[in-house]
Amino acid sequence: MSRKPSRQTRQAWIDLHRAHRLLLERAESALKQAGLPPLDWYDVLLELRRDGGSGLRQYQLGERVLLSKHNLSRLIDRLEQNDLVRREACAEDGRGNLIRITGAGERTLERMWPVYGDAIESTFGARLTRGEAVELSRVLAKVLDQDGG
Amino acid sequence: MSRKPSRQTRQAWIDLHRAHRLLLERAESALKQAGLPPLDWYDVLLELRRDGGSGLRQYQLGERVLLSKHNLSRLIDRLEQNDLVRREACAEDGRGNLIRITGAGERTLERMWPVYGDAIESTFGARLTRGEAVELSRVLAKVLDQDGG
DNA sequence: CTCATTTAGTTGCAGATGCAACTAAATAAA
DNA sequence: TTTATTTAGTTGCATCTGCAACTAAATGAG
Repeated sequence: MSRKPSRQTRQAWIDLHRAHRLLLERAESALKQAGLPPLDWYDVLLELRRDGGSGLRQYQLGERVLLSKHNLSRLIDRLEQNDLVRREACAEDGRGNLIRITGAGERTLERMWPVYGDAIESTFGARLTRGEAVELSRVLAKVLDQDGG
Repeated sequence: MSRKPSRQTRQAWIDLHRAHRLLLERAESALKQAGLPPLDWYDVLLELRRDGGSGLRQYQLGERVLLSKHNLSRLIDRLEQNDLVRREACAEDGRGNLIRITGAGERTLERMWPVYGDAIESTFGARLTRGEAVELSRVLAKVLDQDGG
């Protein structure tokens, strides 16, 4: 199947990837400038907190954060080294870990959000109308609905 | 300035980055499966061919491809090692070099496009209407219009 | 129960990235 | 002309990513 992409499709494709790169660069550099950890850390910590204190299995975390398991494994190493996260043995499954966020982890999250949120708003949110943001999500959802969705 | 991002903004932000990641993964894996080089190579080769045979300075290439100069320098190393590109001394500027695509480079480009184009169309283009693609570009342009242009 | 298969997670290695320091040529200032 | 500053590009180092190979526990078949 699958004919050749139209000119409009190609343009949108390029714009999508350029926007991603630009926005990410800005957000990362804002965090770095504030002496804060990179975005991946934020994503993981956020998912952990969102889950309450009950802890998440590593593979669950991986699904939510879209990180492959080897990378996640090492990211958690780094987080653990910085005391933002704790690995605990899992009762039901002897192979697995339960990852739990620490107090320091929650505080890090809280120090990161203002900087991250500002970056999102100034580079992205403030440039779109409410309706455009919604429309963007709607259109992207059509793309995201392919098994990774 | 810069208030906190709205819920809609946050959602669109997440969707944008997820879409980027999903699409890129698909395209890269399609290329890899076909035994072809990664996307970065395509981008560079494409810009070089687009320019005709006249050759591009490294910094010009960097601007178009959105790659930092050190990374570009090493990417060109790899391309040169595979004979897809040639570095030539630059007449007007003794520090610089002129990057020129080789015949093998052009052939690589031609072998990559069917695979890449198919990936774009099947994971992206086919899921949007023509109008949605245009709307996507229009909205993203508002984001891209910040000095990174 | 025993053995094969699947699943969770880790590790080694190669390739890629960001950062800072570097070389060398070009430009501007004295 | 001499010296200082900027610009083009490269390199070393630390970090990060992907892939494949690995360990170990869980599940399923005989």
